Amino acid sequence: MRKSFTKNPREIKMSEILKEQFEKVIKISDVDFEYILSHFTFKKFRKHQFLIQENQDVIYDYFILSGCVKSYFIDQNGKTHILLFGVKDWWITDYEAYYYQKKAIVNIDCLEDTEVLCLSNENREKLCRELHQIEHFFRKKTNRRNVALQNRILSLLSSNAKERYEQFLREYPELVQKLPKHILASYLGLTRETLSRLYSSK
Amino acid sequence: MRKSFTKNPREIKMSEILKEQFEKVIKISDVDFEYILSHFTFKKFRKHQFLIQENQDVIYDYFILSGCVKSYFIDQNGKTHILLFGVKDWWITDYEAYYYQKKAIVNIDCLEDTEVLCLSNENREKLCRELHQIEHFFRKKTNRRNVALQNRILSLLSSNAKERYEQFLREYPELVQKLPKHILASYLGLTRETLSRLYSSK
DNA sequence: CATATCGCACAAAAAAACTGTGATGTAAAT
DNA sequence: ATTTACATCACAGTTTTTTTGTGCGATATG
Repeated sequence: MRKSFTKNPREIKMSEILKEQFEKVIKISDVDFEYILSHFTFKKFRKHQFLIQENQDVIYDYFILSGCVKSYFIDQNGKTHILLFGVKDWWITDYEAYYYQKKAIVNIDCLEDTEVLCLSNENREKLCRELHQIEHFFRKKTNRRNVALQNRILSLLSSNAKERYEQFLREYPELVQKLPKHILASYLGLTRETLSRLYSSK
Repeated sequence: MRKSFTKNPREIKMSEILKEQFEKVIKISDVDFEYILSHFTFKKFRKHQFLIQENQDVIYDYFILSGCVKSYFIDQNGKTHILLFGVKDWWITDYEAYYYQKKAIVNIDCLEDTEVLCLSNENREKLCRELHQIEHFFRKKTNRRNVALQNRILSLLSSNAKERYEQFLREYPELVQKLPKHILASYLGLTRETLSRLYSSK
């Protein structure tokens, strides 16, 4: 893993995506952006590698460039509960890792080879101190996630299998193609068999 | 992951293996051994999960019960160098993790579903303090590894592909069957193609 | 008792990983 | 300058693993 953000064509494209994201929230100069970028590391995770694992001390912020990750925890019965999926242009922040604070700890697991921009909390704090406005960017991202997650949990409780599946189909049509069905099933709180029957019996 | 070492048949067998290992080095009573065992955790890793990863703060000692792990680092060119394989009855200690100290950091990666007994450094220190002789056990293990590793590096430098392969065949005949050839090749400092030709052309 | 869903078992299909081999390149040794 | 001892690239065949569909019985709930 390299420390500095050197410029090959792939990475130039990535930094452009990141800049676009930033600019939705704050206005920054090219020089400032260069500086921000220098705090990021480019990393690649292979399938089933953990971005964040329970009991991990060092937490990073990840900005997903490609691939797909899942955020989940395992309950007392050993069952996996997926909280959300991270796809392109999403931030994975320490919020995910500590959502259930002391009750349950969340793993972030890679679903497919995933490329990310990686920012350590240390660097993030440094950035926030030095470029005051940046803080706003990170906070906004996290709050937005917060609301989305709570909405989802509420809607999971109140609808049946078919409705949940159809809602997901509307929300993330591209993920339905991409995700292994057993993972999608887990996200919807179903078994893969039930999910399979949902769309084949119709 | 459970904290306590409860007794199902599988785990009883494991603790016997561990005891055998201990008894090669030190004489301990059943009561002492029970106590030692209570500091261990039983863990299972799936293929390609990391036992130890670069930048990881918390390091554990692992005693491998089944499966196979590789210890490696990635150089500046992105090339993977395998230092050693861990197989049944081996200890993976923090020595591996810090072999190259500040120059390069070593990952320990699982090759196949691997079962281990896990001992945190914290627990290890506690054990060493409380049961004075245990320290000797751990130190001996680490030193033995140290010598083996240095020997290997020297022999890698001094022999050609065929010799290296034949030496490995003598040392670990069972691993030759078990390991994917590209991993074996990497261990021998060859490409998988060269290795493939080594035994097919003969 | 009907409905909704789970859980197990198994087989087919799809994807990924592994392996062998030819063609071609390269650097050091003779 | 040729040979030796590999590496690198490309590709295809094989093996293994993962994913998926579906029958059948279990379970839980209104």
